[in-house]
Order: sequence, then structure tokens, then C-alpha cells
Amino acid sequence: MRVTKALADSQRVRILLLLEGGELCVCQIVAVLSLAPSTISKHLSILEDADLIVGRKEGRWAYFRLASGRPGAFTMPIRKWISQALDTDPVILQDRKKLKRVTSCAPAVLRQRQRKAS
Amino acid sequence: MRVTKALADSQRVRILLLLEGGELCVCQIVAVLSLAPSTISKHLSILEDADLIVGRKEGRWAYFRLASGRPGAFTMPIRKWISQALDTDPVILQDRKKLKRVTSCAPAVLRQRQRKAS
DNA sequence: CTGTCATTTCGTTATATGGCGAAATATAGA
DNA sequence: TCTATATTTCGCCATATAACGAAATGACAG
Repeated sequence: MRVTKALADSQRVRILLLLEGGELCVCQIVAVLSLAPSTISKHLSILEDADLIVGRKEGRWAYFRLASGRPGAFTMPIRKWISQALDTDPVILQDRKKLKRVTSCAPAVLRQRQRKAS
Repeated sequence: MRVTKALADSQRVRILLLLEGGELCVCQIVAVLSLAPSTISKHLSILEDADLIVGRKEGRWAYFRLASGRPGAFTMPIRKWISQALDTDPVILQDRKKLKRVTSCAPAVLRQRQRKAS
């Protein structure tokens, strides 16, 4: 149930698909989805509780990546399915574009710009 | 999204797993889950909208079965996954037991007994 | 130590969802 | 036609969930 509940929210699915491109910093995810950091943090904890992603702390920064996918792993077919099912979704495509811009500089630089903007 | 939302409720997952044993009448599902017919009906419509099951009417009776699973079908890996993941779940095992009793007589007989009981 | 800053936790609010019973619908049978 | 009956639709209520901002946390920088 934890897994399906975790997948039952579109923002969380967006996060999962973003992470297919590799590990990301929380602030990068915030930048792409344009949601409050507290909201993103909650989503991340739900995904982590479902063992869909794993987090790692490095100083003040927190990084998340997809849970290690041993080919036989439980959640593997699910991830594949989601990936296939939404590969042409306009929101997802947009997210990938935005992610490119966001990851074109280091998280620290990104945050600096975010602070200036507000 | 429709699929994952459909799977994010335990009662609906229970229904899916019941249907693995083959087509069932609504009243049989009601009997196993012990929920109001209106509630079950709603769940069934959500599962049908997600293309996870298909319904069929025969006179006053309505039957539902798992959506035809061409091996390559979209929802196939999901179904497999759920089936594996919950195969030892106590609630699911109990449901299967109850289903056996429920399907030991025709739906019409079942309903007759249900009416007497209330 | 003190301040800054990334993230998380907490409290609140609006909306979504699951449940029921009553009424509506549709069909079989008298 | 009229009644009984299986299912669905509707309206309501209680709870769950997603979102935010504010405050707490933890770590680096001076």
C-alpha cells in the first residue's frame, strides 16, 4: 500500500521521473516543480518511506536518488511501467527541459539566484 | 495517474486480487468485502475507468473481470507486481477463503441468503 | 560563539476521498 | 402492468491529503 499510495500523486511521479536522470539536490527539485520546499520535503519523505528513493546528506545539502534497482527488485517493474506510461506526457517533457537548465549550474549557484529572485 | 490512483486504495486492491480467480458478480464482491453495495459499485467504476477491469451486464446482474491481459499490455506488470507483493498478506488470504464460500453457490442463492440475514 | 542558509517539522486550511443510506434506474417475473 | 430486486447515482459526513508559511533543526562560515 505504501508504494501505490506514494505513486498516487502526480507531483511525486514527476519527482521520480526527474530522478531517472540521476541524483538531485532538494533545491533542484524545488526549482523544477515550483512548489514550496516544505511541500517537496514531504513528498520526498513519502517516496523514501515507500523505498522508491534514497536520501543522502552532504553538509546542509540533501540529495536523493532512485532506490538501487537490483533487476529483480520489487519496485523495478513499477518504475519501468511509469517511465513508459508517461514518457510522452507534456508535463514530464517540460520538467526534463527545465531540469536541464536547473542542472546547468551547481546547486549553490542555483540557490543564490533563487534568493535574488525573491 | 488514473491507474495509480485506482491502486492507492486497499479495498480496490482487494477487489483486483479477488478477480484473479475469475469473473465475479457485484453481489459476490459485496459479500466478501462486507461493504455497502453503493461503495463497492463506486470502487468498481474507478477500477474500470483505469482500464484495470471490465464489466458486463446480464439482466439485473453485473459481472466484472480483470481487463484482458495481452502479455504486453500496459497494466500487466502492475498486476503481476501487486499479486506478488500481497500474496502472503493476511487480509488477502482471508478474502480468498471467504470467496470460496461465497462462490460455492450461485449469485441468486447468495443474495437470497443475504436478504434473509438482514 | 553567532549568523546564514538548506532542509525538515509543525500547524493550519482547502480540497479530495471513502463510507453510508436513500432515491433513481433498469430488468425479470407475476 | 405492477412488484421485487440488483446495481448505480446522489447527497451527506468524517477523515485523509496536499499545499503553504512559520518555526525548528543542523551545518557551514566568519
